[in-house]
Amino acid sequence: MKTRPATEYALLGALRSGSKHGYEILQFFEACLGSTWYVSTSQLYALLKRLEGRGWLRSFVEVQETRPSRRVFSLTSKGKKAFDQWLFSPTEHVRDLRVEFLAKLFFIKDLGMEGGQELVQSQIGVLGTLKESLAQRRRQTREEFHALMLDARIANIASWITWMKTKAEAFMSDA
Amino acid sequence: MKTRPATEYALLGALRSGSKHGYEILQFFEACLGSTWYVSTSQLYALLKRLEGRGWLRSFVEVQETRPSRRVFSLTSKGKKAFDQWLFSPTEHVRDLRVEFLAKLFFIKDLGMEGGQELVQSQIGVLGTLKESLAQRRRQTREEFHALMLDARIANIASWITWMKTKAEAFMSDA
DNA sequence: GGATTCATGTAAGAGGTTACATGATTAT
DNA sequence: ATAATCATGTAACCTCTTACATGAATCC
Repeated sequence: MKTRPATEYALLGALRSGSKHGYEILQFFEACLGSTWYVSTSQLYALLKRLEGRGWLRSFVEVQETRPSRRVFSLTSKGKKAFDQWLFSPTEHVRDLRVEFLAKLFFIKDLGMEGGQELVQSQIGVLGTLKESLAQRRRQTREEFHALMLDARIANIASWITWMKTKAEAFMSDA
Repeated sequence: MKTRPATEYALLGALRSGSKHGYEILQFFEACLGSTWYVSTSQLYALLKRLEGRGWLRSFVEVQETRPSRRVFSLTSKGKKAFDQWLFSPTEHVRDLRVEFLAKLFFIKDLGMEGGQELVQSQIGVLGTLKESLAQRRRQTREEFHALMLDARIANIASWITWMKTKAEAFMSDA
């Protein structure tokens, strides 16, 4: 199965707490995830269209008197399901931790959902397994450059595991 | 100024030690950087064309008797200059360390060039400065999620700095 | 006889970016 | 007056990916 781009799920997340129009989603992003995740306006509107076409969103036009009319989006049950499934899955790749995994933590907390601790635990599990398999390759390699690369990846994963155990757990545990 | 994609420089690097044809570059990549850096054949040929158009490469067709003819590429002086300039510059972004910076170390060693120690030192400098500025932002923020994100980035940079000082320096110092 | 190696490419598409276009309203 | 806010989009482009196309030679 091919995974969908994470930005799609972030949009679903913005709508998880209630319907919003495009511009409002943009503001939500900037305010809440702005330091981590940037979405350009053109991409936003393109993604909203795509997600509606897939049946994860529905929308209607809201006409306003003094302001330009706007299209209000809300999650369908399919969209809600897709989002929740994404939300509680650990990321496969280390490179996705910084943006995608952090956003998951944000959404879980923001929406007041249960299961944050479990997500952190299962992400730790994934990282631990990966680290072990890299460590094994590391022990077997005689090639200097390959070893250098593996050392970097292993150290990087170790630092993420430490962060998970010290910071992410604390973030998810306090009200 | 806008930076060129790193893959371009990797191709220049493959030619730095002498001219090669496309297929040969591909093999070089797979053998030497295969664990870190993957380049697809279609991208390779597209990039070679682009680099020649820019005047960083030149090429001629070598006709063979029993094998299909092939196009042999070599660096121009402009290309050599561009490569060397890239080679000894630290990467700006942390995300480029794993692929791009590692490749620089590989090339410096592979080509037997001087200045590897200095590159590692200046990369450490860049990371140290970045870490300091993030640490300062960290001290000022009251926002929990923002703090969580900064903690992750800071820890990540710290792990890279440690790796630089323990592994990368050692890699560059031994013959 | 069938897979792998040698050797080069094209075409389509995914996912993203920047720049551009529009036009009213409200705040300074 | 002019800048920012509200609100939506299109068009062009960039990088890279996957799939497809070709065709002889050599290894098993």
